[in-house]
Amino acid sequence: MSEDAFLAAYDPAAYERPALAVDVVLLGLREGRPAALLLRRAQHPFAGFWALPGGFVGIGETLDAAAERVLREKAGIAAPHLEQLYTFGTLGRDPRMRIVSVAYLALLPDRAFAAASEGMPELMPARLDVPWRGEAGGPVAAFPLQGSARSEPLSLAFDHADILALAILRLRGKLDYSDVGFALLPELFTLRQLQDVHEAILGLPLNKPAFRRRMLDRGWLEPTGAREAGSSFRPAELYRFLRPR
Amino acid sequence: MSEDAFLAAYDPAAYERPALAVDVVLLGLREGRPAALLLRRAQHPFAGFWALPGGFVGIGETLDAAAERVLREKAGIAAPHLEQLYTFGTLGRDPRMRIVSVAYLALLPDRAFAAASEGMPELMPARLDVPWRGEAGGPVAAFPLQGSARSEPLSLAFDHADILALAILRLRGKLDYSDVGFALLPELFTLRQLQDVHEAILGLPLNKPAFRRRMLDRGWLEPTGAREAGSSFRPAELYRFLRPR
DNA sequence: TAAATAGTGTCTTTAAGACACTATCAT
DNA sequence: ATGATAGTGTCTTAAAGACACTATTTA
Repeated sequence: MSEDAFLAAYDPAAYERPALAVDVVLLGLREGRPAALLLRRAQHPFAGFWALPGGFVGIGETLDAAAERVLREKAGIAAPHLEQLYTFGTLGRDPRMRIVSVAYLALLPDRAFAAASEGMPELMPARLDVPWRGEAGGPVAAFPLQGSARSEPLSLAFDHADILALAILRLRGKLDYSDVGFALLPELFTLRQLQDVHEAILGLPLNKPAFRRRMLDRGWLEPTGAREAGSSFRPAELYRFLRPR
Repeated sequence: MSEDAFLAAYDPAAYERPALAVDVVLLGLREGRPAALLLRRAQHPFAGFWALPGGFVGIGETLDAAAERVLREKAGIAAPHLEQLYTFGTLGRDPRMRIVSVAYLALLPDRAFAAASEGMPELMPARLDVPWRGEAGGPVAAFPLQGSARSEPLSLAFDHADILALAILRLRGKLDYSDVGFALLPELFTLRQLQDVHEAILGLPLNKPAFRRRMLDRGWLEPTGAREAGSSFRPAELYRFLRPR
């Protein structure tokens, strides 16, 4: 670090600094597909476009805390899983000024997704259309969840389509060696529900016996002995996720 | 985004902002192990400690450009592979002021590593000691490369030990589905050199026939017909990395 | 008992690990 | 020829995919 950079660092007025923000992808599953909660922008820029909830990072606030605050203030919930995705810092991403944004991914099980959606009516639940297989990458489109099947895709503000794509990419990448899948399930769940989560995120069907073998052999699942209620056929056993140690 | 946050965003003086920096891990391989180039800090804080090369992000500079500039100014090179790792934003990481730092990973093949090391004598080549297997994670220690075998570990400034650990973690994670391994090799290389790179990063020996099968079946390698020179035994064929499309 | 899904047995397929073997070059 | 590493053939092992089968519950 050179001497004048040093001094500039001590004098906040010496050089202009980029503003620092966080944007949070609120991700859940709806109808067997990934879904996210978006906010409609009222003002310029991108008025009428849809954006991820976000906010500036306070001077006395960690990045994680800023993401948690956004989650609390904009969605009224605390996500069980919140992780940093990537930091976006291209020059034109916000036409007003230089804003560097740290993207976060929050995973919401059905209950939390519904609670945020109902408690904050300005949050629009949107189905994500992922037109690529595996971890190929590429754009992700968002469609209104309620509405006719032939709706127009939602126009996304800023570089938020890229951020959504990165969220899917990250999730797919770590799904089968980490515990992220369980963050999208309630405390008790059946193996079929777990497989549904994996299939929804990966966007492809999985082999049932192989999936059950893998999951059970991992040793992260504790059978509860209880069974699911409300089915009109043979009820499945409920499992609990046992955090690996 | 609330109205007053909006206004504050337009008025840089309204709220204090964190300073934004980049720190770059200059990673290469030495003696079959990961190695990094570090700078000795002259001033407080962490005077005498070893730190990653870094610098503040200019107001008109992207994050990637800032990392490239650090690489150019502090190491005198342009890395063939430069990727963002993670953004560190805890409150106490720099005792002087609030600095949020975007960590980058630069991969240097032998020639670039040596060129930086020789061209910039203040850069200390340090062997990284990774005491965990796979992607378990945990601290990483740095030792002087030249020096007695029983040296003390280098004291690392700030949270730079965490950044080094993350670099290894990321590299291990994407080594066998991405092309990062080739960034540590010259344009022409033998399969043995490629295996050496993988073994050095993973920290474990690999099965030779299986490794060759995997690499050749991937279709990323183009045999050149040429053979390595200078060996006192059977020379191996030289391959070229063909970017997958 | 019919319907529907839970859950399993087992065969096939694929890929990795083990290990020895042949090939080829410099000296 | 010797030494040393390149490069391969093949057997074993591990795990996933395919697919049909049995089990269990509600209605």
